[in-house]
Amino acid sequence: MRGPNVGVRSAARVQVLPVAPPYDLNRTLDCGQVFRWQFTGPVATGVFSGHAVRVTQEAKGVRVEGELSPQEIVRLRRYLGLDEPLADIERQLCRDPVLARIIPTTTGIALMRQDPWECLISFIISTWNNIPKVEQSLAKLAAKFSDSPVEAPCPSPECLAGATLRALRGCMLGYRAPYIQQVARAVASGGVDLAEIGRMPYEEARRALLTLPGVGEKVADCMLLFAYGKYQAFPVDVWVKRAVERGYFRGRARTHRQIQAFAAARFGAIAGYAQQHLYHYTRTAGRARLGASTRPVTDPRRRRPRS
DNA sequence: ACCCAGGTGAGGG
DNA sequence: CCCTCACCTGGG
Repeated sequence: MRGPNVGVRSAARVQVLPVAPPYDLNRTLDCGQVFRWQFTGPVATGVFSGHAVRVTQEAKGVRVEGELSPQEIVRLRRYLGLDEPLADIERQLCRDPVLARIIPTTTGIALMRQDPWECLISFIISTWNNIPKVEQSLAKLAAKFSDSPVEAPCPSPECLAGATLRALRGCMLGYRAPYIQQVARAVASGGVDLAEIGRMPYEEARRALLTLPGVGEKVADCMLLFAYGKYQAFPVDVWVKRAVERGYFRGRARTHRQIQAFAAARFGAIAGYAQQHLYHYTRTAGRARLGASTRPVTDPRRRRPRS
């Protein structure tokens, strides 16, 4: 195994991956689908395929710094959604009058193709939680249980399967600790095969995910959308629920079921993209407009370590 | 001190 | 189905 002292910084390979408009790296990494990329100005830092990586969007494309093989670059393209047909998708979505009004401020969001395991852990932790704390929990998990020289975004199932509840609770997981331990054991033992679930048709995959502890409809839909590329999935969290109620039902309350049924009928095979735009809009530009917020947006990525 | 935060699971109508 | 509640925990 390669040591950590290869000099990722000085010997970093740099290349620019061409990308078609309207792709927006910043929005893609910051719209809530992934938790482990840190922004310093326009530069996003993260880990991909066991390598420290920096990505920046430039005029010519996405600049990538990191020790990535050609094959890993291919996978990175897919991970970042660089080849998503966004112009076409957004054109379709803009037939909807509400999205037509929203998309000018959210254009360029691409659905990523995340590692199912990392995605699962991230969204189990996200339940009834806030984003800064989710990020802290994941960082602590990685620091505490990481089994490779370069800190992975998320420790392996085997690693977490061996963790004690007490140690897991030390990562600010609270009542989610048993869920994490149980899914880790299920996946590590082979009883649950996340890759196999990804190959199932949408409904079947959804049912399989819903059997996992700590996984309800919202988390299952996030897996389907962010890890498995099943774009008919429409995760309904409080923000999206509110956005749909305000945008399409004159602010009248709808049940979770009604929201899902509406999204399926209205957006069909690209409901997941509609969800991303609605979500991102309500959390940013739409805040003042929707008037539902009681506190200003704080940017969790600009946290400074306290002394 | 008290409230909130990107849900889930269990229990009842 | 729909509704209600408890639930770990750090930060406003």
